[in-house]
Amino acid sequence: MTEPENKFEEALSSLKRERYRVTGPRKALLKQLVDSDKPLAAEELHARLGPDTHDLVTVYRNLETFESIGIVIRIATESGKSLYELNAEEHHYHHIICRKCHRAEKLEHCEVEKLEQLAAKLGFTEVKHVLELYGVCEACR
Amino acid sequence: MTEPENKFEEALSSLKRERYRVTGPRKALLKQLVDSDKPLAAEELHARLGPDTHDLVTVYRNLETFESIGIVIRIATESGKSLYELNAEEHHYHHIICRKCHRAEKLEHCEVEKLEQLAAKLGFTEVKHVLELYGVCEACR
DNA sequence: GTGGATGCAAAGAATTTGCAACCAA
DNA sequence: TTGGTTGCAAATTCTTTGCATCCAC
Repeated sequence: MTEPENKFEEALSSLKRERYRVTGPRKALLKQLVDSDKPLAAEELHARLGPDTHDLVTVYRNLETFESIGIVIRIATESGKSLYELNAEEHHYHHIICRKCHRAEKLEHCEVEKLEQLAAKLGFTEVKHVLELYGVCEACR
Repeated sequence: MTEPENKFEEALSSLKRERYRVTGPRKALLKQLVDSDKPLAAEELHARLGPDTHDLVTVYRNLETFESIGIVIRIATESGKSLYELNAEEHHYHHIICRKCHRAEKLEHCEVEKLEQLAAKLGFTEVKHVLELYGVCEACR
């Protein structure tokens, strides 16, 4: 597991490599992403930054930028809104999300390779997948 | 594979069983769902009904009703909007969706049981999953 | 007849776009 | 200096809600 410090620096490097500027809002947003152990909505990230420090629009724009560089992964949830988290390149995992409190926990291991191969056989390229599990957690029952 | 005719009748039976009324808009919407071989957005279903026949709001309300009965399954897509399709109870499958033309194809087989068991061990109940694959299809390349 | 269903309008939530001012390189 | 970034406002897109009218049972 990479250290938080390094994750932050790595992300900054990615930004520089792609010729994006390292600005205050971007550093603050990255810090929130690095510090969080679960995927967060744009709104929530904005709130954590302190609602008056930076604009929600800037959060959205930067999340999009981060995603395009591969720093961040975007998860489309059941409810229709997106969650964002740092791209953990080391290994691939999914989440189990509580329908009630929306808390998300990691689930290691992924068995979707077979389906991806199937998709490739159908002629699809650049195949990725989005897999989220939903349930009701113990606390909400 | 159940015949389209039967799927339609089965869905009507479900409606009646749950004490919902069998109305014109509901029958028309069900017909579109039965006839489609891919998941459709509410907007698209509405268009297929003939935009002037029934209200989009009615489409949304009935899709929600259908989903609550289990007639219909709702898929949250990468773009944030939902697609709906008839619930094929016989077996469980997923889709590969083209990022460009948004065409969806079925992928048989599903290997997510292991992850669901993992989630159950974490104390989650009523566990379901949403898995969609995204790629670029041959035609769009 | 009556309560559930519909249509229209309007609200709501999440996200995107336009544009002038700003600041990192 | 200057083109990428930001903040504010406004627009968009998808979906939901309120309410009077309507029709399936």
